[in-house]
Amino acid sequence: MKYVTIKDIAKELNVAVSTVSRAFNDKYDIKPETRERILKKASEMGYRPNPIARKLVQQRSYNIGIIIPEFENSFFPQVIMGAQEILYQHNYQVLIMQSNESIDLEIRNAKTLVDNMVDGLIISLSGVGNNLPYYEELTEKKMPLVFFNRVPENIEASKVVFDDYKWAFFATEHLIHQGFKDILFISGADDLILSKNRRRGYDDAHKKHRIPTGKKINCGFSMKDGVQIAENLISQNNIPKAVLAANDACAIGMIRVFKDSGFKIPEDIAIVGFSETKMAAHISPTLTSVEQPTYEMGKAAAQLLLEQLQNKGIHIPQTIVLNGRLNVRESSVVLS
Amino acid sequence: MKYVTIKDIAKELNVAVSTVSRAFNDKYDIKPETRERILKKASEMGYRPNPIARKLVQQRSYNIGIIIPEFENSFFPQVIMGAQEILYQHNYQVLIMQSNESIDLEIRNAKTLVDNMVDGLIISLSGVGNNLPYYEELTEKKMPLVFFNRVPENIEASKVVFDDYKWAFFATEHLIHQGFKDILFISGADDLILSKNRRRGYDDAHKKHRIPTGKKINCGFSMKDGVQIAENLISQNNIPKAVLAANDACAIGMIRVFKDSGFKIPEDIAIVGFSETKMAAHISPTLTSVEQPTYEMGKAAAQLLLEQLQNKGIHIPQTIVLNGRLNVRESSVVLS
DNA sequence: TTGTAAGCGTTATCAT
DNA sequence: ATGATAACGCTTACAA
Repeated sequence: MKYVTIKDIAKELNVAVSTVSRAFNDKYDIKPETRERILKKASEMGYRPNPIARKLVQQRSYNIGIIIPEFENSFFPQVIMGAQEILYQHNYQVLIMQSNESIDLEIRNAKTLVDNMVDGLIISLSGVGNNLPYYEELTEKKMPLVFFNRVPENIEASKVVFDDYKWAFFATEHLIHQGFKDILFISGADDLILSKNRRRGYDDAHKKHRIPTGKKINCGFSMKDGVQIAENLISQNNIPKAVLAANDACAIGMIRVFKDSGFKIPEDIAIVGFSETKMAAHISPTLTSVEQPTYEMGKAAAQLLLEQLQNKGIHIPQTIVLNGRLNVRESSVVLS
Repeated sequence: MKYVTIKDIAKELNVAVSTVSRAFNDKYDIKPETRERILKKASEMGYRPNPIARKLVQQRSYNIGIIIPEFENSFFPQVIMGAQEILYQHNYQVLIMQSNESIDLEIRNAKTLVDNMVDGLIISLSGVGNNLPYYEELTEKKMPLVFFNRVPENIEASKVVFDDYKWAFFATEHLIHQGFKDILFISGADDLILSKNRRRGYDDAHKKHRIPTGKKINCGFSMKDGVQIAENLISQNNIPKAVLAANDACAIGMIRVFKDSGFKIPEDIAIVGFSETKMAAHISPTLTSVEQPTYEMGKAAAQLLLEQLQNKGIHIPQTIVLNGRLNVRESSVVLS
């Protein structure tokens, strides 16, 4: 690929490169007339400013990096779309990287983006481990940073989260109201705040209704995880009356296994999902699920990042907690 | 952010910057001893090579850009994962951009990536329009380029596609075998080869069985599209006996509307989806769908790109056609 | 208003 | 085996 440069234009027009540069950056003095002449010639020659060169000299990129753990569920793509909408409006380009639920790959991704001088980073953790010290380092170096959904506990940074406590509480209470007692709790890795909050919600709902809590399992957020848990439960012949699943994918995986093994849902086992996917309303039985405002989450994260980008230096970390909704459907309601 | 540079190390160690550079690029002569010394110091100082500077001088980035039309369906994320797997092995970083089904945004994305000196591009079209001349230009400039899934018709470039003709044919024939006559055909925009091929398959299956073809509709690939089409059909009181939908999302959207309006599936209307999603087996009724090898598609695209990257200059465009499978489920089979 | 020139962090070509 | 130095394409003082 041959690129047309600022020099080519300068030569062609017998002006200095700095003049050409000025033509493209209105902040400098330049005679409107020459400016027009340059812009015209430039577009004739098919010139495009080289962002690489600009990054090098300006030490910034107008790029924002977004790192997500997985692509399997529609959750993260939706968040990305929300963030993109805001960032595009402010002339930032968005670079997306996915960590495949690996902490190591996540660090690699983050470093790649930092090396490429992104102006800021929006991150959802693949897990908690030796990635955190690196993020500490970034915040110390004043790299604008926003975590969302799967956020770290002890890092002073802006965060956008869902009110997991509240909705795990409500979802659990809903199951209790339906008369279910032995409720299995499933969530992601135990070191994610998200999991801790849900667990508290689950516990507190039991406490409120003076019911002993059921079994608790930590797993991933994929359908595979749901399948495996259900298979284990069946092979151990240890079937709970209801399940609060880590997310819809997990719930759907479980439903399939249970149905295949002849269990009736919700009669034999009731199931509630989390982070509602579009499929919740379409599977059989339709799935009760906690709906999260994914798009809004992306927008909020982008907003928080923009704030940091604007007031360089002074920045008070904020945490935005988003609200949700419990969509009650067939999988958790026994008609009597 | 303050970055440690090669200069800092050079100063610290009283060597030339070129020596430090050499230490990081084994291809040059350097005494193993000094090399060790430099590497050690560098890691102590937390040095990381600046890829921006390297891009500028080498005019390449070791980055590959992937552009996809949408994030809503799991199809593209899966393709990306396949491509990433291959590209990571060859030390390429993958930059993902999504065009939100907009041709303009797609061009913008492509230009951004080109400006950032990606070494190659993997693209699925959001549509056919004034993006094509730009891609022509890129191929003329020898930019390594691979199209997949939604590919342009008249551009000399490597492509990875699904055998849409064959599987649309089989899917249609399957419906015919089940005794359905009035089969509605739905696919994406008519200028996509993909749509043309499916349409030919659909037509030829009818021809083979000497049955007149049904109505044909072009739309998008989202659930919304399915919903709208179904609503239109109902309001026009023009209900086909069977549907070959654009994809699973579309099919699922239709199913919901039809079910809500009291139609029985497949008794009143049979439905077949395309590009199977994980949900096909979980919705009610379970959805018959043409399964495409998404992951393989990503891998194949990455392979084709790597070939171009390796034999710079000479490059014969290839088209890889991938095979699929028809997963027959409840939505298209009337038990008699 | 415009030109000159230094510099961003590398690599790569010359010397030495 | 190492050092000096000119690029890469741009921005931005500073000078004119």
